[in-house]
Parts: sequence; structure tokens; C-alpha cells
Amino acid sequence: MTDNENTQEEKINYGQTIRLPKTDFPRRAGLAQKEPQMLARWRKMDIYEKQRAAAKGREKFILHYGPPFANGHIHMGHLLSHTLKDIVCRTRQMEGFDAPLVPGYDCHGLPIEWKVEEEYRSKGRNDTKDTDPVGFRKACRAYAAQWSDIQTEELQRIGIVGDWKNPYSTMHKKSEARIASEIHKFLMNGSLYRGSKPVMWSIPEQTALAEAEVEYKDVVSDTVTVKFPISKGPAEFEGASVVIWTTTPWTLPGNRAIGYGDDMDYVMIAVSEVEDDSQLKPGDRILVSQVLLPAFKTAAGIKKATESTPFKGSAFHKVICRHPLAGVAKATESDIAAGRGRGYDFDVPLLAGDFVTADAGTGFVHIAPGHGEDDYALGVKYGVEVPQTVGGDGKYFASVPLFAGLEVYLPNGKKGPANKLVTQAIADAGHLVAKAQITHSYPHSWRSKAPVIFRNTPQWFISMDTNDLRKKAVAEIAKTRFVPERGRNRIGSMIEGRGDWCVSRQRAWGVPIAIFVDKKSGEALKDDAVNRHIYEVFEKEGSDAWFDHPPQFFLGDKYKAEDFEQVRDIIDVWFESGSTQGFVLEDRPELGRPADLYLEGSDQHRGWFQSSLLVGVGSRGNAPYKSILTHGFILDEKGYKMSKSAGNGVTPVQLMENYGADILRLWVASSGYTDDIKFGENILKGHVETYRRLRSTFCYLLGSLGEEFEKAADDDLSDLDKWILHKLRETDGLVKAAIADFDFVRMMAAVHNLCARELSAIYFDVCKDTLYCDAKDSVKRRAVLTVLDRVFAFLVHWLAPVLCYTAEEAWLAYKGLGMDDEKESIHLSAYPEAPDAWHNPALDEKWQEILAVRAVVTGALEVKRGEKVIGSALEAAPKVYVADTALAQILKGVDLADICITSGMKTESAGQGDFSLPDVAGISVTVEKASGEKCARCWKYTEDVGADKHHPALCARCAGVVSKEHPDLKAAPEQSLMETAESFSGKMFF
RNA sequence: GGGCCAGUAGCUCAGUUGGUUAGAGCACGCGCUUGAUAAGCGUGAGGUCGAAAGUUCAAGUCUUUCUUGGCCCA
Repeated sequence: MTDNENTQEEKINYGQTIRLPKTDFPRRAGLAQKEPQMLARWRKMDIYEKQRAAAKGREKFILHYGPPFANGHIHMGHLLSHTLKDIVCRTRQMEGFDAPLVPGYDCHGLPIEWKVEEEYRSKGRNDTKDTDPVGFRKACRAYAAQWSDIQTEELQRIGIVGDWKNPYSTMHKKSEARIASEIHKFLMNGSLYRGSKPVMWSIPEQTALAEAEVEYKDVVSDTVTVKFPISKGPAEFEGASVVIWTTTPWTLPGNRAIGYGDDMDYVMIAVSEVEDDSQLKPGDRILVSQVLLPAFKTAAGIKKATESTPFKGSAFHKVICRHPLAGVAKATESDIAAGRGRGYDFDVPLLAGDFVTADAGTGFVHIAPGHGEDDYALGVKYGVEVPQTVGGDGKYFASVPLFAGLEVYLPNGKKGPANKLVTQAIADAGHLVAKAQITHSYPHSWRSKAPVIFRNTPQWFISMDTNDLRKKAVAEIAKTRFVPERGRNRIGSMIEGRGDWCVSRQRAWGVPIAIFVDKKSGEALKDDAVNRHIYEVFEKEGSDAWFDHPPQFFLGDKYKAEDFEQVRDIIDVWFESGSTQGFVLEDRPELGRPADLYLEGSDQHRGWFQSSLLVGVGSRGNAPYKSILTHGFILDEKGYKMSKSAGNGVTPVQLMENYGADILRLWVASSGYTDDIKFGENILKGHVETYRRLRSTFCYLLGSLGEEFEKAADDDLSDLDKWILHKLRETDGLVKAAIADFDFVRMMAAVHNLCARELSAIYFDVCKDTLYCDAKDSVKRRAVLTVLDRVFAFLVHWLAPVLCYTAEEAWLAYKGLGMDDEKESIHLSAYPEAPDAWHNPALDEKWQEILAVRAVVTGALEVKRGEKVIGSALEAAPKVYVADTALAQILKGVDLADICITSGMKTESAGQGDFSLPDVAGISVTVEKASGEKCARCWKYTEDVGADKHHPALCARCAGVVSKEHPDLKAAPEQSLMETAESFSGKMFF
């Protein structure tokens, strides 16, 4: 080689003659900037409407969207739930269903009522929800509307495709009319009844309070220990007394039972010596918890007593006591007329309660069913009377013997005389054992700071059993598909164990229980005509009408308003949400009932899934859904519950601005929603890496597919090409199966694995030489391009439901369209078909063997690379020793050098190479350096470099291609490189 | 306190009816390439499967207890 030749060769940059991938689809995503543009384009082209039009007449897949509460910005939970809904709808739509999504908002309810009250106060307004209910409701409506709009923006930013121009709302007039009429259905079929229930009640505010409206503060309370003499029971208990301890003596007139623990240990003591100031006498026999006995003796002033052997609480089964005030109240005629003639002469049964503990007191719990949750539940369970003893004004009702009209608490929230007088009465009756004071935590009104009382109030209930609601609901659960399956058990046990549904709330912001009660009979008015009238008025005016018009307006001519009480309670918001099956599924023409799927967080087993089931079964006889999908909750990176501060610290909106919605969507799709999901920026960063791989796969495909080419015939595909088609079909099968199971982790894993293993590491790598260096129109090259085209088609569709922005971007790049296009969208496209002809398990098996050989070769190359014998694999020409003749035959049929990207390859049937892998038996490899020279264009070492005198630096193959495709380009000194490059720029790639 | 559920490499997940040495991708270390280059390829190291006991020839898988965490209740 002379110096002159060298100079000439260096002038030709053959790199200009190879076809490197080229595309406008950038490797760096820039999602935060690009996504809003894409979103604007989708809105402009009205993608949702286009989807509907494209899918018109197709079988429907109906996901019923549960309404988020219109109060505040969206949080990570919304992101999870909505993204899952979106992925479900998009996959079904691509499968060929018409999958509409109608979003909606839950607009009524306490939190909004609160916020508006707060606004009223901060503005110093004098009107309240009581003085101007309609004005107050208007303010609530405006508040909910404002947040609905904000959430609409935020949810769309995630990429949720749905009817955002026309969402449903629980506060629409039609919705309110429907909600009221759903209640009427329960009224008419006899399931709705008026009962009573203890609620937390604030006397200064004259209102019931929800758990969220109370705060617990330490207060000093009077405590009393009281004897209840046993009146009926086993002989050994005769003459003995049970003792209870309570911090609310004022509830003792409401006592109707005593709770004990079945498995707790009790003793009977006989008092023999007492302190001077003790209320007990020698000879008294007392039943008390064994562990609490020492404390009891101290409290009661007992010096000496004998103890029985301990026994279990189950011994108290069917034991009856007398009330400590029995026989004290004398019945007058007016007492008898008022229904209190018995005084306190009733049985006080001992009942087993699982809430009884030996933590404090005596091991017996005083049960006043009108004054506590446990008490009420236990009372109802055993059919014990639930007396009403204290009114909303904090005074005992006139019907309460001895204490009628007495104040428990004063209107200013201070203690009334009740505790003192009740205690005195019991002492007078000889049943007070001890009194004291303790400091303990007690609920107070969050607003007035006054202590609350538990009091029984009239409420409206839907019976679980009158019309077999429970039984039918359980039967419907058996017919429903649950994803994951354990949801069935969870909701089932809740339905089986739950009490009647309390649907009334003493609130201002919601739909009223629009019914009338006959003042004489106390019965609710059941008249279809009245109900219809109410419905029609609500439909026209909204449920504000209930507070706007006089009762007579609704009652019509048939009834007189003065004979009826207009119920002004508000319907439980859960009942409203349960009614969406009416005003959304049934009323929206594009939807239908039952829905194919309800999808929400697992907390909705008690919430929406249950309320929808009960409304559906109670009014229509069946469940409103065919299947239920539940997802877990979002935890922080350590697996702990998201704290408020952390939750507020990172909002989906901020994350989308930093990472892009597609990254978050990928995180959702890649996380197993059947359990709780951990979230944090480090976790997100992991998914960013996955995104990069997927994106760079798109990038490479688009770069290769940018040119026009004639598709190759099936017969022209190589075995490797066909194997990729087999893998494509196989992956498609995995994707479709995963979609059927709503298992998006599996779906993404299948797609990502294909990209990383078969495509990037094998096919793309192996085919580079063909794509870059072979003649443009060579069959081999066109075959690869044909396969890549298929690969792109599948990949972009597989990913579109998850990476909705990126897939669209890739799709537009593929079609050569820009953002100004308003017709094309991957989201209007269906999954491509993978022909059965691609299925080729025999070929797959063959390639598994070939790839095993490849693994040995790359292993051997790695050793030589470590020894600095070679750098690039193209510097090597390994010898492969194959003992197995069948495998040797297979290897003969393929170009193993190409597959291993080496310059040469020899296979030997006998002998032993230097390197082998324990997992691959019968294969060994010796790496030798490739002979010949390095081709300046394809970089392979071949013996035929320099065969073409015009291109002395090229191998025969490359020289042929260059001569044909670039006839002007010769190793001629007068032609400049730059001119050459310009002469084929433009036609080369596009 | 009760009901339901979960705990497999640093991270995200597989692990079929109990059956060889528990897998994948990502991250990490090392090397190659510099013609997918804020890319690509190869290769290596990482797990007492939350803990303990039990059943079994054999346990990530079945049983019990404990522990940590979650949801819903009380």
C-alpha cells in the first residue's frame, strides 16, 4: 500500500453511504412541554367524539365512572384510579368495543357544607343555612361547580379521555330528581321506615355532628359506681348485685341492660368489713371482674371481703337485674297517660358484649341504648327497648320518670344539674357504691367547643330484611366478577353483617328525603301521584324546590298540609352515589345498565360498590355491575400510609410538570394495583428508565421506517424475520390475555421484555448490517423493513392505552403528520391482527438453540475482550464446536456470524473449544481473530476487501452497493466529500 | 380490639397442582462500541423468599404463631 492510495481512501467517508436511522421523533421526550400541545390538539379535534363516531354500532364496553368528590385538587389516589379507568377503556376501545367514559362529580355533602359555612363566617355574614337554606345551597352549588371545573382540567391533563364537555353531576336538577325518586321506590315497596339511632349531638348548635366534626379534649367528669340487684338468675347469685361504673351518670335513666364479657373472669365477693364512709355494708354480695377487684375494693371502701373462685362471664347468660331506681318513682295518672307508669320497674338483662374490657371500671358496662353506639347495637341485637330520654335542647323528655325537664347540659354548653340529681336519687335508693371524678378524653363540638352528648334521634332507614335486600344482595355478589377475587369475600361479609341503612342526615346541602309523614298515624305518605309531582318539580327546579315551595304545593288537592309533617332531612350522600346507575347509566343514551365494570379503590367495598348494589337490588332487583375491579392505596416509598403533608407535598399536577403524564401512567400500569402501591420520586425514576427503552425503541423503528420501500413477500423473509413475527404474535397473545384479566403489569412486562430482549439485543443489533449496508432494494433489506413495520404497528398499539401521549407522537411521526393534523390518531385505531401463519413454535425452539450457541460465543468473546485480544466483535471469527449433529444441521442453515455479529464463523463437528458455558452442553468456542482486512464501510473483516479497483477500501458487497447506488462516488481525488454528501441528501432517507 | 389482605434481589414484578442451583427488566460494577451516541451491545455481582415452629422424602409454595404494613370497622 502506497502513501498515495492512503490519501485517496481517506478522502472518501463511506459513512455517508450507509443508511443510518433518521427521524424527527426525538430521543429526548420533553413530555412536560409536548403533552399539553397534544392535549390541545385532541380537544380541538374532539377525539372523544371521533372515537364514539368511529365505534358507532359496535358492542359496548361500559365502565361506570364513580364520581370523585368536587372538593379540592386531585391527589395521587385520583391519578391511580383514573389512569386505570382510562387504560381499561382505551384497551377495550382498541379491541373493537365502543367504550364510552362519562365522568362525573359528587357535589353534595358535609365537607362542602363546612367550607361554605367557613366562608360565611369569615365574611361576617349573619344569614345561615337555617335562616336561608336556599341561599346557602346556592353558595354550596357554586363551590362544587368551581372545583368540578378545576378537577376537569387536572384529570384531562393525565390524559383521561372522556366526555369532559358533558360530565354528570349529582347536583344537576335531573340527578336530584332521580335521587329523590329512588328514595320513593324504597318508600313505596315498604323498605323505608323511621327508626332511631344514637348520634353525637351538640346542644348549643342543636345539631347532630359527624365524627369529623368533633374533637376530643380532656375533661373532668363525675363517675359513679352503681349496684344493680339481681332479680333472676342461678341460686348462687340470689341477693347479690352487679356493679357498673360510668362517667355519664345522666345516662342512667336510659339504662336498659348491662354488658359483660363472655370470656372475662369474674368473682363474687362477700363484704365483711368496710371503711367508715363506705356506701356498702358488711354482708353485701357483689359481682365484679377479677382483675378489677383490687381497684374496686379501694374505690368502694371495702376493708375485708371473701372471694369466690373465679368464673367466666358466660355464667351471666340470662341473668336479670333490677334498675337501681326501681320502685322509687311513683306512678301518677298523668305518668301513666304519658307512658311512664312503670317508672323504673323493668328488667335489666345481662348481655354479652364483645366491647366489654377489663381496662377500667368493674367489668360490667351500663347499657343505655339511646346514648351510645355499642349500647345501641347491643340493644338492637337483643331486642332491648331503645328509650328516648334526652331532647335536642339537652333536657330530659317529659316522659322520663323523676327527672322530666331536667337539664343535662345548659344551652351554653355548661353542665346542668342532671348528674348530681341522678346520683343523689341512686344514693337515696341505696344503690350508690362510690362516686369520684376522673379526667378523660371526651368529644366536643369542633365549632362551639361544647361537649357533645350521645342521644337517640329519629332517622330514616332502609331495611336490609323487609324485602330480603340482604339476601338478594348476597346472591348478586355471587354472580359478580371480582378483580381481584378477594373483593367478593370482603363486600359479602360486610353485607351479611351490616345493619339497616340509615339514609337520613340533618344537613342542608343535599337532596331532601322528599316525603311527608301523616301527623296522626306517624306513617309516611305513599302516593305515586305526589311522588311523581315531586319528581317533575325537582327535574325542573332542582331539589331546592323542596325548601322554596310550601308543602301544599307538593301535596296537591288530595291532602291538607296541616295534616302532614314535611321531612326536611337530607339523603345520605352514599345513597346519591348509589343512584348514579339511574341518572347516569340508565339516563345517558350512550351508556346502559348494568355496567360491565365499576373500578375504584378498595375502600369502596363499604362505599360506592355497596351503595350501588343496595340501590340496584332494592329498586331494580339486581346489581348495576357485572364486574368490580378494586385497587389498593398509595403508600410512600417505605410502605407507610401517605401522610397529609407528603400527599400535599407532591401533587399529580406538579409531577406531570416535572416528568410528564406518560411517566405517571407508566408507573400506574407497571404497578400491581391489587395490593397497595408504593410511590416516591425514586420509584418514579425507575420507571423513567423503562420509558426510555420504550421510547428509544420507537425512535429506532421510526428512524428505519422513514423511507419508502416495497414490502417483501412472506416467502422472502428469513428465519430470523419469521421468528420475530412469531414473537410478535406470541407477545400479542400475552397482551390480549393480560387485558382480559385487567393485568397491566403483565401487559407492560410482555411488551417491555420483547423490546429489550428479542428486539433491541437481538433483532435490531443483528439487522443493523443489513439495514445500513445492504443495497437499498435488496430482498433481505426489504424483508427486515417489512418486519420492522409490523413491529412498529404492534408496539404503537400495545402502548397507546398506557403511553397515550408518546404513542400518539410516534404515530404522527410514522404517518409523517404534524400537530396541525386533526384527523389522524392512534386512539382511533384498533389493535392489528396477528395472523395465525406467524405462529411457528418449531422455529421458536430452533432459535432458542441458536441463541444458546450465541450466548456461548458472546461469552467467549467477552473473555478475549478482557484479554485485550479483540475489541469489537467484528474483529473475531470464532470456531464453534458442536457435538450434537441435529444442532449442527440447524446451525448450517443460518449465518451464525451475522447472528453473533462477528466477521466470520466456523462450525466444527469434532473437537473441543477453549470456552463453554455450564448451561449449554455440547457447545464450545475458540475465538480466533478474523482474517482479511476491515472494510471501510461495513467494518467487517473480509478476504475480499479491495476487489473493486474503484473502491479499494471496501469489501465486495459494499463496493457493489456503492457502485450501484452512488455511481459518482469513486476513489477519485478530484471529487470532494462535501459535494458527494449533498448530492444524495434528501433522497436517501425520505 | 374485630374483619379482610399483603410482605420474593436497591426498585418494579414473575414464580403453574409443594419437586433440580428462586427468575426477568431496571438500577449498580466492569468491558466493548462511538454508524440508535444524553443511545446500543456484552458481562458480573445482588436474595437465609418478613420471623419462628410444624407437616413432608422435599416448603417461596401447605398449617400455626409472631411481626411489619394497608383498607374497612369497633
